[in-house]
Amino acid sequence: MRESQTAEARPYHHGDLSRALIDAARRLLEAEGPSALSLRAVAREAGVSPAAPYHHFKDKGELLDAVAGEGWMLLDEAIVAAKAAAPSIHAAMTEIGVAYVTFATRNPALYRVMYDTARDKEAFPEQMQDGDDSPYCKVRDTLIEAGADPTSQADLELATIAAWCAAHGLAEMSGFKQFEHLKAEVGGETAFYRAVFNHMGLSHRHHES
Amino acid sequence: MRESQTAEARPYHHGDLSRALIDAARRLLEAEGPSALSLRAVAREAGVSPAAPYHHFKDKGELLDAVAGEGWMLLDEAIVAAKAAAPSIHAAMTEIGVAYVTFATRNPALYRVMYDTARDKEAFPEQMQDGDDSPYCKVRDTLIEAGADPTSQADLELATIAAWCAAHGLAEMSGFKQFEHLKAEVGGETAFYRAVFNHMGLSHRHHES
DNA sequence: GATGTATCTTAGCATCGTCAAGATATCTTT
DNA sequence: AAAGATATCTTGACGATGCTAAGATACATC
Repeated sequence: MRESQTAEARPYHHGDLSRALIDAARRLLEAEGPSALSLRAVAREAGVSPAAPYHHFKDKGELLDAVAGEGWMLLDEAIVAAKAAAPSIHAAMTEIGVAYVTFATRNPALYRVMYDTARDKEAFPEQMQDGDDSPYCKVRDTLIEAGADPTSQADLELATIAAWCAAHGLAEMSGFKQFEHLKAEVGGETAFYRAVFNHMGLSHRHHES
Repeated sequence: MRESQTAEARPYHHGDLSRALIDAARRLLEAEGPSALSLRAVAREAGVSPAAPYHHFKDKGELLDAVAGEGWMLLDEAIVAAKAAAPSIHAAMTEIGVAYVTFATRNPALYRVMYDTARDKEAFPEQMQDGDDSPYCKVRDTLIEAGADPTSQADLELATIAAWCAAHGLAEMSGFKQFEHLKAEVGGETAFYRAVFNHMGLSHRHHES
């Protein structure tokens, strides 16, 4: 019962099938889109029988959870990189937001899987909120550094949530055809993101008590 | 096979099956959730054979489009009502946003279908943007009435999009378990929405030139 | 009434998620 | 090292799904 602790480089038959399945899923996702992501197709892509995945994942949902988990990790890296590259602490929030939306735009299928699982559970994945270096905390801390009042706990959380909602909302709509002319008008994709964020007060915050 | 119909529109065989199918779909959606919404289940619910829907809808997607379409109409009504009930023009935007999120929260399955079809097409449904009384234009006009500069066309569109992204983002995350304690803290569901919107500058807008 | 067309049913296909049973390789115990 | 236990993978099957083709049935028009 207690065997799955040291999953180092230890091939059983296939040699870490879970890893291979997740990779196969992401390959399929990128190549064929979310609708092509069936358990059988993933098994096919990984070169195993349709029932093989069930020895590593309880069901299809659990495989998707794993794929989504890797997606959240990638998003986290993008956020960290964006914050590090920001020219000033005041620009950090906007840069993070742009990085978020850019990630979603460049990995639309993956982002969809990520949020679909979140919607199914009606909750953020634990890794988004748990721990002090979770993406949620990173955004919250950035808000503090940018001047948010750290004494008002509730206010701070609300601001963090607001930023997240803004980024997610734009992430899901940024690909809409109707916005194409606007993107050209404001000078490209990321300029468009910045402009929208600017209208949401994500960049600079002005509170009325 | 006798149909007890309150014959209003001329019945062919069933008497407006498309209508009955859409109703059956919405009934299923509310009762069993989006995952239970199979074409066969809808046909079953409507009391017809699994192939019958294909004489009224090209495929499953087209049925969902119709269901989504009714959803957007309902959302539109909610927006109109919210604006009419707003105590002041300055409060209108917030009220619209609250109504939007409330609708999504109260009809989670329907809202999901609505946005899933939008994501598939990578575009808003036409009825959202077409026409001067489309929801999009209503929001834009409300922004103008609330003091937005109507001469800067691009800016106005960006602000409208920003508002939409904010509402959608919150709509999809408002049900997340992690927010429950915050909702209680700020005094309930709608108070939570308002608080988040306040942090997004949806309510009052402050531009730096 | 005959003909044509729209509507619905039956039957079938390929695919899907999942499970049960068997086969095979690896690990553990002696 | 032999043997038993366990983990891994395959085969085969079940019910359900989206969809199509062929036939049946009701309606509309002439």
